[in-house]
Amino acid sequence: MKITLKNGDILELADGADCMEAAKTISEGLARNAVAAKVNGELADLSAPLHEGDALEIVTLKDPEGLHVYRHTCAHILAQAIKTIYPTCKLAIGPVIDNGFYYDIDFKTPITMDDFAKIEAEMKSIIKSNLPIERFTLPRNEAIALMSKYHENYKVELIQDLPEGETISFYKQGDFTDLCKGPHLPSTGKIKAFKLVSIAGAYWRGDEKKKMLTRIYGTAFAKKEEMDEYFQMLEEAKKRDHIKLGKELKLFALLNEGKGFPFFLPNGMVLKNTLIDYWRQIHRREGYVEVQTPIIMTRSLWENSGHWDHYKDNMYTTKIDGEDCAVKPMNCPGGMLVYKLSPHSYKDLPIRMGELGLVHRHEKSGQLHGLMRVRCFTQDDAHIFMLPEQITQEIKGVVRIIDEVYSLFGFKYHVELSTRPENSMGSDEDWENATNALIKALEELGLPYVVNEGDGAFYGPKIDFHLEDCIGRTWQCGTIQLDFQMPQRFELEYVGEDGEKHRPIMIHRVVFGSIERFIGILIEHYAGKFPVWLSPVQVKVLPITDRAADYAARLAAEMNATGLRAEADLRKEKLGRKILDAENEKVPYKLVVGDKEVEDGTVSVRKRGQGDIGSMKKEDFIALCKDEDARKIVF
RNA sequence: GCUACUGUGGCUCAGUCGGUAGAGCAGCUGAUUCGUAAUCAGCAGGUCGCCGGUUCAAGUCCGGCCAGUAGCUCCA
Repeated sequence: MKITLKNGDILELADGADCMEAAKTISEGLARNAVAAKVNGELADLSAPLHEGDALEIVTLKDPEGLHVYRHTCAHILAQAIKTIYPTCKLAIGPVIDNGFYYDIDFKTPITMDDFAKIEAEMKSIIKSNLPIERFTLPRNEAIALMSKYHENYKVELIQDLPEGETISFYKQGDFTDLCKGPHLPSTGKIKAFKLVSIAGAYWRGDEKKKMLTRIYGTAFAKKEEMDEYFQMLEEAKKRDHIKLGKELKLFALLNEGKGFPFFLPNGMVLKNTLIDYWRQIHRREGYVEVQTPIIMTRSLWENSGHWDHYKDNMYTTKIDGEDCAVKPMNCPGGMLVYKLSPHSYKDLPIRMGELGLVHRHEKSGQLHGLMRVRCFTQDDAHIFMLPEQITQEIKGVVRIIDEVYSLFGFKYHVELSTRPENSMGSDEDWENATNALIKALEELGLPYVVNEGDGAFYGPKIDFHLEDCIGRTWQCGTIQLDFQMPQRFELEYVGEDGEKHRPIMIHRVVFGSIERFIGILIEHYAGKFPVWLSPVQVKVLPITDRAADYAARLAAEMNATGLRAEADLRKEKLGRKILDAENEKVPYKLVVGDKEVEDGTVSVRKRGQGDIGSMKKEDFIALCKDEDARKIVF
């Protein structure tokens, strides 16, 4: 029979040959490195049979799919080892994830990381035995019978949820059999480097009402060196952790006295206020106005907005003079009240009403995380009230602002479209219209996105912008939410061209999302080495001796007068010490001044990351620094 | 909230088999005026997260609580 290869070559094979034989025919080396195959674009085992005219591609560990298969087999080896050591445990699921794999297991008695050594030893022995891995299929009822025989009730449940009439595939290695779609490596001996990483609880089927299983995370690489590199990279990444750097750089504090309520320290406030200044600057340019609405408002307002019904679990409530009140978890109802203060003409729309609003949400304790997930945070919110025909244009405008801001920092982001959640309000028609409007804007902008089913706000669907932290976790920052509900509930109106009253449509949107979270991301992104315009201290003046102290102090004062942030280090320390300390504070510019500089009014400049860059007139340095500050230059 | 782990001066950490705490840095005092990544000496600083229990004796063992971290769930 004839097989077509990826490069277009035709391979002549004996009838009944499988992928492995094809690989061997191509080259012995390829056969050695092969981990799976792609037959007519579908991933398959090397033992999969070939047919006349099939398109074949041999997958090796160099291909992403190859590593995926490799890790999946490793997950099976983990499961086999665990079943050997703990025969009474029950297996749930064991998929491959970004940097490795995991297996969820229901243990009779819980295990800990101390047990990893013996599990890894057993895994090594399975690998050493080089057990062949064989695929077989069963009709559904026999598949259920097989898994019932092994008392694998989670597997039985999984099979029962598979579509009727489908044959079920299994993979067998030694005396261990697992339900699996595959494909897998041809034998266990192919695994060269693996490691169990951590242990965690995970709910069966991701449902917190269901039983919590033990999840064992592991990873595997083609070579030990690659694995070592990976763990080293992870260690490096952890040095950028914003909680660690936030403490070291005195940006913020997380105290027991305010669980989930961060304290911002002077350096952190510079960061926050500088971001806010920048935010105001671009929003003014984009035609936004700014308001501020109260933190605490009455129950009736929250009932009207729907929050009392749909969001109460996350709200802090209180009583004022006997009246029920709530601390705002969102800014929108306040914005509605501002809109309603005066009548509006269609000529006024769109109204882009910004608010840097401090919101409070009662998040469950276990989900708090540094600045990324807190119980009070500042949203750089805005509500856009508009005519129906302005929807697409306004959404696009917001997307452009978000892209401009994220690009300034060099952030990579991905976009998600979140659709109607379960606990939501409004008609199907409104939801459909709103979702379609968002899709339309995304498509017109050519912005790639993934759909996040059922993750919208209770009042509308949204476009979310996700940023990455130092270890690759993503956090939702920007969001654009289209809302047909609030304008109805608050009976918002404008007078149209026809003189009749109409209902405006509204967008809720944030760019940073939460300024706190955004700062967390910024800290990790820059590893604390902020660009000049964001640095809490931009310039540190370091006099060498007391004789230069006055000059240093005057220099710092002069720079501060121009709006720069400068400090003089007047301690009686040696220069080397002052440099080290300023370096540790990650100050972008250090000015060394001694007798020479005092004499000719110069400064000797040390630039972060570059060291001594020579001396210049103090006026020239100030001009250079002002320029970088104004132009938000990143180095 | 759930599962696992962690919790010792401001910070980073040591503390063996249970015998009532130790270092470095930071701080304070004094000396040093020294040109590009840690000057020297001295002083001071801790109810070992909190509460109970076991014990002649608990930082150490046990239980509960609190807080943090990883993950699950949830979300900006």
